[in-house]
Amino acid sequence: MKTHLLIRAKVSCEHFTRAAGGIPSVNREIFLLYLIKIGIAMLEIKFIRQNLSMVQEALSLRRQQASLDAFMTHEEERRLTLTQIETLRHRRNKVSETIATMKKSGREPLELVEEMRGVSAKIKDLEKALSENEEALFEILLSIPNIPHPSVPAGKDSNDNPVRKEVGEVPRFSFSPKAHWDLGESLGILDFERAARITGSRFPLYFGAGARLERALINFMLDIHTQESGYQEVLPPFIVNRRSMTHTGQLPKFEEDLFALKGWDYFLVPTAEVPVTNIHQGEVLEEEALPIRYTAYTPCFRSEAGSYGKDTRGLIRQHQFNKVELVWFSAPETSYEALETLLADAEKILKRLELPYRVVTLCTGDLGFSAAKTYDIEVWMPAQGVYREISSCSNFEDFQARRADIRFKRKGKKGTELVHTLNGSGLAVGRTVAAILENNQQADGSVIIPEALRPYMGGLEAIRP
RNA sequence: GGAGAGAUGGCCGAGUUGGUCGAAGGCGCUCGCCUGCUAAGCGAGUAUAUUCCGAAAGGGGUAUCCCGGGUUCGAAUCCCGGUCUCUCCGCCA
Repeated sequence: MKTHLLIRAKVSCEHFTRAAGGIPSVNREIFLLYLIKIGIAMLEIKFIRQNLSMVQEALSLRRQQASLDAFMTHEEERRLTLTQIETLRHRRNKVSETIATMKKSGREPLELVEEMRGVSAKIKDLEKALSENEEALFEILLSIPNIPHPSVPAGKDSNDNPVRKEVGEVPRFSFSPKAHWDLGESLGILDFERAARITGSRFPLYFGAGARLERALINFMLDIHTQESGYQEVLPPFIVNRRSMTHTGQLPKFEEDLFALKGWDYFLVPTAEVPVTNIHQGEVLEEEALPIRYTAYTPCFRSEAGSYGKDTRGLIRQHQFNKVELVWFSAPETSYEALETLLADAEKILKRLELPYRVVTLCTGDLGFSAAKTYDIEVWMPAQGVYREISSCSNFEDFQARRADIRFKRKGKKGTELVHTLNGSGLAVGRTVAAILENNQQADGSVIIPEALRPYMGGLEAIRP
């Protein structure tokens, strides 16, 4: 982490070129991606121009289709037009001043006014060209993903995610454990068939102790985060506008994953990350206020486009699910410590619920669009005999902050800096219900309520058929 | 849904007969001084982005007074559209 801060702080282009040649091959990919980050994401265009081929190579390593040629064409044009405009505007400003003083002294500056008429028309033309040009440029910029932190392992998909640790005892059953959807239906607490009639597939319908379990978990999680871990609770809008979605990176690239509201240009939130991170969009925060830490419950709505046939049964992959989220606004130099704390805060919930889980570090190929580094927490699901993601904790560094314009001011220093944003599930509630059902099931079909949760369940110790 | 008011710097708040307004004043903040005792006094400084010159200190350009258009040689100021906020009426969980 030290190195990357150093790298980013200030290094000459020659330094980069030299270093890139001499680094070990495993890190080379990440290193090159880092070049893009400081280059494109930070709008350090000069660097790209001087190291075009290397940047191009780095892009292709992330299997990016984005064309740097197009980017460069637009960028060259932009700089050219901008220079012309600024020169003309300078002239106009100067002459306007002259006109003002001349008029004051009673003279009519007819020729000057005539000249300025032409200048203004020219400026208008150029401005139109510029805005078209910038639109194209901006679109490309918004489609370029964040660059992984150097500590992120290289890999191509989830099979390459190294396991960081395993926690808890995987339960042994003297019978063959049932899937949570079977348990849920036989206990009368889950009804996917009726939910499908109400809406369609992949919507949840809870009854009785099941509905209460879901509600209990939400309260339990929020209480732990606020009372023990020091987060501030927020209850944000569940519908957000296009701008907010762009700030956190869901748009423009992933619109098909979202539910949009007809006629509104509004979207149902796919995660509380979107409304909560956007709380501070466009703000300059005080250094002493950092880190700002929020926890929020929201339902989450995802179209799950492209996941047909995957996890078709049960609570694992729903169009609507509940989640308690943790969101940080951190100073850059402490954001990776923050990520560890965030992860621990999420893990705490699983420990209290006595659910076995493991933590994996996402490799470069599995990393989400906006994230620089992500840990997934995966809970053990006995019926399928696999670990399933129940939380995802990420550091976005300044990627979202740049898009959302969230900055902070250091005491006694001039200027502002972008904050780092982080977030993680703490936890996905539906999947937690599924995990409790499967891990705590008994031979007679009943399910034991984790002790920590019983106060939230009116003292109920088990859900029985 | 109907009627009206408003949107200015980190915050509050002037400025609307168009022209040295990037914007008075205050608060806050930074530095220095004084006093001496816990709360004040004095002085100086203090927007952001981007670009250029410079080793740096610093200096120059451009943009930004909600957003987008328009009028004009010139717009925080005038006109049109939009967004948001507030007040009153109606309706509603």
